[in-house]
Amino acid sequence: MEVPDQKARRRLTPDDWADAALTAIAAGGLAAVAVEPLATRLHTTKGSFYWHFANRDALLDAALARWEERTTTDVVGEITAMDERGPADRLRRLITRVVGIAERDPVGPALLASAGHPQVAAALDRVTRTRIDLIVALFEGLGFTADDARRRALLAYSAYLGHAELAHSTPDVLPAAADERRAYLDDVLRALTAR
Amino acid sequence: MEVPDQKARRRLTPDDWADAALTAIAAGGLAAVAVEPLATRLHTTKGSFYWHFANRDALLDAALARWEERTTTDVVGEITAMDERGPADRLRRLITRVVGIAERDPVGPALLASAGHPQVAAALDRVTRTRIDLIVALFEGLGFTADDARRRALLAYSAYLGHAELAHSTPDVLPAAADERRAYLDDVLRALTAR
DNA sequence: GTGGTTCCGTACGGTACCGTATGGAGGTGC
DNA sequence: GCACCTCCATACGGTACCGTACGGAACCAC
Repeated sequence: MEVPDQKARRRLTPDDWADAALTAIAAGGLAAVAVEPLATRLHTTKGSFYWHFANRDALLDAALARWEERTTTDVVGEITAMDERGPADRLRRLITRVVGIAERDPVGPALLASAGHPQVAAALDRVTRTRIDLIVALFEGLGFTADDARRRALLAYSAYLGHAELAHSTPDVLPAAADERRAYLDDVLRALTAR
Repeated sequence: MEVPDQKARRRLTPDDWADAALTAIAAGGLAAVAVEPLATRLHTTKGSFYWHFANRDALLDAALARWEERTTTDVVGEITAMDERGPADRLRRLITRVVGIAERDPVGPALLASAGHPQVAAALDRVTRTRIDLIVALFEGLGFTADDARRRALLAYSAYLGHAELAHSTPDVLPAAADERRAYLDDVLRALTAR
């Protein structure tokens, strides 16, 4: 009869598992990356998982690499590719971009809480340095000295991390209306770039 | 012979368990609050725990209340009690105070990552609002309008949260030397209070 | 089709934890 | 010194997860 089967039970790829792991992290933290629950969620069994991965740690590596790519590598590439715009435009663009990502994706906060885990620590170390380096370069482009640029970059990145935390833990303290959000962004830029 | 017993195996109080739970959260997140490991760490058994608490959730409540008291209630009380100093002094004092606490205590970041948990969410909601209200009042005291004060307070609190995350996940991107830290604090205050 | 490869289902043993039951040690009142 | 109450130790059943073993289905080449 050849029923196509509604749920399109195609075979799974390692990326399917990695994405499922990321959504699990978003929902329940690192501890939620558990093989059997993930299998249930993917409508399959452990048999599939242990075909694609050696163990749970291997899945974590894959998930972290995917997260790193999406939230850092891609964004840094996009911003540095804006070679026709000045640093002020780039900074503004960077902020709106990453805030948008952060407000949708609670993986970052979850990982920060698991900074003790060796695999997570390594990933965090990489993304933190990459991101801060980009912001430092932008502030230097705005005319700040190297020392001042680093300080403001640290402040900006701290504010970003904190904003991400607030967005997913207490979102209603943040401005919701579009014009309020814009006024907030303007004020943040004003404060961050003040001499 | 009445040996006093080196390890001072006195009887335990609920607070002993709550403190152990907090150090467990600091070390391994919410999932690390597990009765049997805590019992081992306290050199006792589950029998003790289930005498003092109905279950694991009750322990969590006690631990969260203790954390809330130490990191919010106490600090807010201290700052509001500085009635002889102006808002600028208070803000500076607040920042140095809470940054010092945050850099020593990774419980906050761990809880933020578990914002999905109902008990944690309630505690986070309370401390977030209490803290932001205090900062808003300080900025209003500095002459900011209500709207501007709220924006700067949000920025300041975001930066604080982010700083706490960085301090325990990637501490070596933060200034370490005392004069560097002071220069950073000065610059942060300059940016936050810029018109 | 047939044989081989890829992928998945299922059954199993092992570990870590939750919560309960119950006995017993140690302090306390009298 | 005896009954009593507070607190802890131990044993137990139940659940959720990890990782392995192995058989079988699904797909591919020819």
